Amino acid sequence: MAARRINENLWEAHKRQSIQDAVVRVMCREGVSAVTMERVAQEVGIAKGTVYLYYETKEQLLEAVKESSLEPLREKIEAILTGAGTPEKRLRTVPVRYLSYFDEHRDLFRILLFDRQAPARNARYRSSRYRRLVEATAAVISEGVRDGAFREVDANSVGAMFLDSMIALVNQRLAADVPLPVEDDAALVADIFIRGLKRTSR
Amino acid sequence: MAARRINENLWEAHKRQSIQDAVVRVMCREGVSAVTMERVAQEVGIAKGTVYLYYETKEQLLEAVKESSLEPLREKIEAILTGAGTPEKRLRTVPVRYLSYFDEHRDLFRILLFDRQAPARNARYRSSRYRRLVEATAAVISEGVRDGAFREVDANSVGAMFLDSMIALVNQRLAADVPLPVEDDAALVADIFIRGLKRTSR
Amino acid sequence: MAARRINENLWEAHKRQSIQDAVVRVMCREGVSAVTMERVAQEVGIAKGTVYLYYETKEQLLEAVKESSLEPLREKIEAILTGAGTPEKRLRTVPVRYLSYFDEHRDLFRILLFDRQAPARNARYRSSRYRRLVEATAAVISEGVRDGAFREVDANSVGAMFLDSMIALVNQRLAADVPLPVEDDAALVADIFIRGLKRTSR
Amino acid sequence: MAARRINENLWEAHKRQSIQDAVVRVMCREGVSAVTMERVAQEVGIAKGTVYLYYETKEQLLEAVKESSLEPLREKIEAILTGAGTPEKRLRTVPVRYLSYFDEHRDLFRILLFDRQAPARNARYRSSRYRRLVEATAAVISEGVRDGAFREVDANSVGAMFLDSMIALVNQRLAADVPLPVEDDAALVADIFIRGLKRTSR
DNA sequence: CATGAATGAGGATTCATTCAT
DNA sequence: TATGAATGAATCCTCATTCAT
Repeated sequence: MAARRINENLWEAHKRQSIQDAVVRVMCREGVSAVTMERVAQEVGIAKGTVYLYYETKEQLLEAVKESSLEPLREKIEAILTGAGTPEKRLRTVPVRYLSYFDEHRDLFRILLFDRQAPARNARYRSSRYRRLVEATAAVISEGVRDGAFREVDANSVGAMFLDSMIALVNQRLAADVPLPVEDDAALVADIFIRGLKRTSR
Repeated sequence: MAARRINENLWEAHKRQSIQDAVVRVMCREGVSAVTMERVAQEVGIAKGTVYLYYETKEQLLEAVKESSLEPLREKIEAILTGAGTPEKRLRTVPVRYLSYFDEHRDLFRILLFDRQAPARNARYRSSRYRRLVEATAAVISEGVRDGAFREVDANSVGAMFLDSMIALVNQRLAADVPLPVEDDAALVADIFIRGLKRTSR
Repeated sequence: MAARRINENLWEAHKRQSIQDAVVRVMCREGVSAVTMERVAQEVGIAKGTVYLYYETKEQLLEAVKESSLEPLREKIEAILTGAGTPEKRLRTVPVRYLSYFDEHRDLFRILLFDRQAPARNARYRSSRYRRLVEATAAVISEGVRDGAFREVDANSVGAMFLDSMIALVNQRLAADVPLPVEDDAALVADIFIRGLKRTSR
Repeated sequence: MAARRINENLWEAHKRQSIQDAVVRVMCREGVSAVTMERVAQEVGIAKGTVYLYYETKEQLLEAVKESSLEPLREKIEAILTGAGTPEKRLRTVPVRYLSYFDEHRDLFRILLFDRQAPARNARYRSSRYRRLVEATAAVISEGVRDGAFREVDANSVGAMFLDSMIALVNQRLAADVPLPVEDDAALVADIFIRGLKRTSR
């Protein structure tokens, strides 16, 4: 009967969730490279083979974990963006929710973004190279602030945003078959940030 | 004689370069997970053991590849940032150089940023999730443009920059022991982008 | 049910035994250096990885082999030593059991004691050096026998025992942080053997 | 001319000695498994290939080291054994020289006999198994001493000698094509030690 | 549904030995 | 003689995946 089918689905969903939770726990506690199918099964308290009843391959499992770690955030942000209010209002709301979400899942994301062993997703953010670049950018911004050209801001944060905005454009360009002229994209980043930094004209 | 020593160093540098080039070629052609010491050696046309004469471990080799792929860019950008000109001028120059560099090394970075298997640095740029978010953000921006609140911009690009700027802040926050209040950072992103987008006041 | 558990343990013990047996067979037939995990697995007729289900490392496997080759002997000897009878009686029983055990496991011990490649435990027993020393000692003993100072014995055997007793003391001394004066230990060996060889005084 | 030839031989002998010394130094300082041809060459301050001008294989080099570590002792002992004096006198002199030699080369022999990593030549002497057996034997001897059956001796040392004497016989037996009856050899050990231990009859 | 023993492809690393210079 | 770069066979160990029970 239908109830049976529904219960089964619930049960199955519950199992899948348990497995995903185990992945996250192991990742946080022991690092990404400790996430083997064996270890995950052990953490759930089931047999290795059983995991394969719910996920065909390790890759799919990992994909599902990533998916469900970020899906709620995506939904929330999308809801805000497509919701009511002026565009400005909405763009102001998004970052609050966005940053809060990461703060709330600090443990997991520390691993996902800063993983200790595997050539980390974002070893970049740690590397002195990246850091020095942020600092150099921050120095320029601070200089602008002292000059009176820019308003008071946390120069380091803006420096980081500036660099990552360029990464975003790089990715857009790589994804595009025929990217715009470099100058156009370059002008875009520069304009946004410089206008964003300019002292409010009186 | 001194010349001898210099030649040897050149020769050795050349060998190291050959190996690094092989890594890049294999990466681009066959993906990150195809990069085994065996495969690299084969690609250079030397024996597996020989690679170990130039790099003690695989990790060190990979590190060297990353290093020499990004170091020139880093140096250039740092030079611009610490060079002459007003802060605004310098901030305008950076993106040009930055984006050009990635355009020039398109092949390698397509892999480094989009790689499919290694918990890809930026599988996210491909995922429909990310893309939908960019589009939703772009929609808001377009709306603002139609409203007359924002100036004309490539909404997609700005949307991507907006999202990546938040990632930048997330990383800053994760690296910090005690991050600022979420509201402060959130306000920062919002302010930069909204000011950056506002129509030039008359 | 309990029976199940017991059977499983028996089964597992049996597998472990098969692997150990394979090690011994390979050792005897092909020498110590032929004992690789691959070769052992092949000998049992299982996959390389399977061996690792029963022994975590090669070292542990080898340790287990040594252990179970010598443990029964050790137990037996210890039982005799701590058993009933006058000390003299017990000391007379030990060698019988001891030598019989080695005779019964001749194949394995030939390898363990005489192996050629691994810095053989006792390559020395083969070497002409050792042999010449035994013979020289034996000659002295024979001389004593002819003199009438010593009783009739197998001079070669006693010579070997004499030399190995000194090795025993060397090892005791090396293990000790502050060994006794050399003279004391030297006198001990000499006394035991000379009294042991002396004609029964009337 | 002849002088030339002699000098060359001296030179060659000197080189060979340097290499052997290097082996011993590395062994003592870094353990047996650190003794690679590369490391040895480095220690002498020559190139890896050069070592092969003096020793065809690593095995031969190691053999030579063992040889020359023990040869002087062998010569000395053989000289004593084949020298003047009553057999008793000579048998009393041997152990003094024997034990002194090992004391003088303590460093090297600690490694050779107790090596830290390779399933040590004589891990046996360390193992609790061997130790417990020595202790059990010692206990029996002590008991005999308390009984008044045996004279005062260092029971531990005699216990170790007793066990190693049996090893000596085991080796004799393994080397022999047709060993004597076990009982005969067993009786031999027992007799020597029991007579050796007996209180001097009054 | 669940199990977990078995598999075996793969991969990193070592090191004795060779040989062109 | 001396060098030391190059070799590549050899070895240990991991782990995703399968499948008989």
